[in-house]
Amino acid sequence: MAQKATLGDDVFERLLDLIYSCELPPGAVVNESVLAARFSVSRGPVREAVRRLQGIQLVSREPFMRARVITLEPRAVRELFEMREALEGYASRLAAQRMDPADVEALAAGLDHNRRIGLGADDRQSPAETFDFHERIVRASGNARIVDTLCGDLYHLLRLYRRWSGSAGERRSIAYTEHRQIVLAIRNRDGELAESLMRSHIARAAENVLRHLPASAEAVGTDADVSAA
Amino acid sequence: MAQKATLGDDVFERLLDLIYSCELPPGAVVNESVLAARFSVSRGPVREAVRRLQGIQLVSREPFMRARVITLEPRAVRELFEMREALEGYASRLAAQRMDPADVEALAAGLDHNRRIGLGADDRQSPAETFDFHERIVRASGNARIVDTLCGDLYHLLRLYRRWSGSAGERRSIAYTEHRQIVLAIRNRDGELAESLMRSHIARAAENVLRHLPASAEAVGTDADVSAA
DNA sequence: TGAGCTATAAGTGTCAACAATTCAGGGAGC
DNA sequence: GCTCCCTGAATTGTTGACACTTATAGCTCA
Repeated sequence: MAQKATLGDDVFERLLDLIYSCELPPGAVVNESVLAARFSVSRGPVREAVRRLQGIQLVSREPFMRARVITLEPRAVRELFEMREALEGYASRLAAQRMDPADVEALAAGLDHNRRIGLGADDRQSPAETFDFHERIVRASGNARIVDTLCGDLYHLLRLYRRWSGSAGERRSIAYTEHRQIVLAIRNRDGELAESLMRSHIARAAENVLRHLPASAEAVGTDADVSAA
Repeated sequence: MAQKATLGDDVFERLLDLIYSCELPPGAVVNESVLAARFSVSRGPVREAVRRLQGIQLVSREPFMRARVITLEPRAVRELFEMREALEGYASRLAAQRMDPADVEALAAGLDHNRRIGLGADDRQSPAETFDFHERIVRASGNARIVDTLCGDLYHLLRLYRRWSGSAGERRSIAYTEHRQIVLAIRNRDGELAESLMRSHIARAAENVLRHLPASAEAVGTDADVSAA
């Protein structure tokens, strides 16, 4: 099915999954040869995939040293969410200026729909809708560069942090209210307000993730090694 | 001298130079084999360098197609500067909150120094000081992720656009005034104002670059080819 | 016993050949 | 005369082997 892309892209996805599933826990050594053997592939594609992960800053890198999956340091979390505040806030402002009226209504409708569906169900419902909401607004900014940065690189990291910190399904009803306010601001074409609301929204989400960080961030994955596979 | 890094890094720098100097003009085909021969190196390092350039979106990329240096489309310029507005604006706000008082004074002093030096000289003086000013503020934000994005990837592109559009040395005295206002806002710890001023400053710079774009952006480099070397 | 040095092993960087895919040109068919 | 397909050449993707760098473990020496 997804056999259309190149091997490097494939390995990239699989590596991402390995990291998501904590099979490659934070701090784990990323060994090109071992991974190549595991995926039944040469070191070339693996190397390429690892370099891409290094580009996202999902694994650390210095020339001849071995690469490691990043750890869950509060500082890195803070920096990631600050960057999201800057970029997504600005994207919201742009969206308020540029978003198609029909798309605004579709966004609002989708939001209500998700609320009705998710209300009675368990509270840990898929964070997919959250990503969907944010992604829609980001895409509405009409800036491909910002879209690529947020929806490509940064969201990988974001999902990772939420998963690692176990703070996924929380704050759902609060988030709904905040999302709704943002939509209203966009509908009113109030870019200033939309940006401000989005920033607050993300800042609160950051606090939530930070509160759920494992006590000793380092201990999670230090000395873990992929060769256990 | 700079023979410490890996070959891939080296080729990356040299490729960047080639693009800066328009030896690889916008739209030019980036041929791995040709470049490898030119640099007396295997295709591996070249491949790696090209992938990095693709990560910066400095050359386009689709799986099996040949890569090309990006062209000078107004849309891409607009998107780049919007992203800078978002990121550098936010960085200015953070800098106002976090910058060391001594560093603020040093920044102000450096600004005045550059002005005194550059005033009598030619107006096309090095844009290095501009980059230096912006880079200092960005670094003062204390957010390594934002610093890497702005000072690493985006500034390559920015330099490129300024060079291609020939809008380098303009706006110097105006820029000085704007820079000075930003420093004052930071000194007063007024993050809100610093962000606003930085955004306006960048927006004006964007207009300046856009105004200097060659009439038909496409015509500059279409069908140009590196194999002429 | 512990600090520092040395050899060995592990891992990354680089290379040249091979396979898979796309692009360009010409010829057949309508 | 135009379109479509087919074939050959150019280019990218992939592979396994080799070279160089770093880290680990053992050894010597205080």
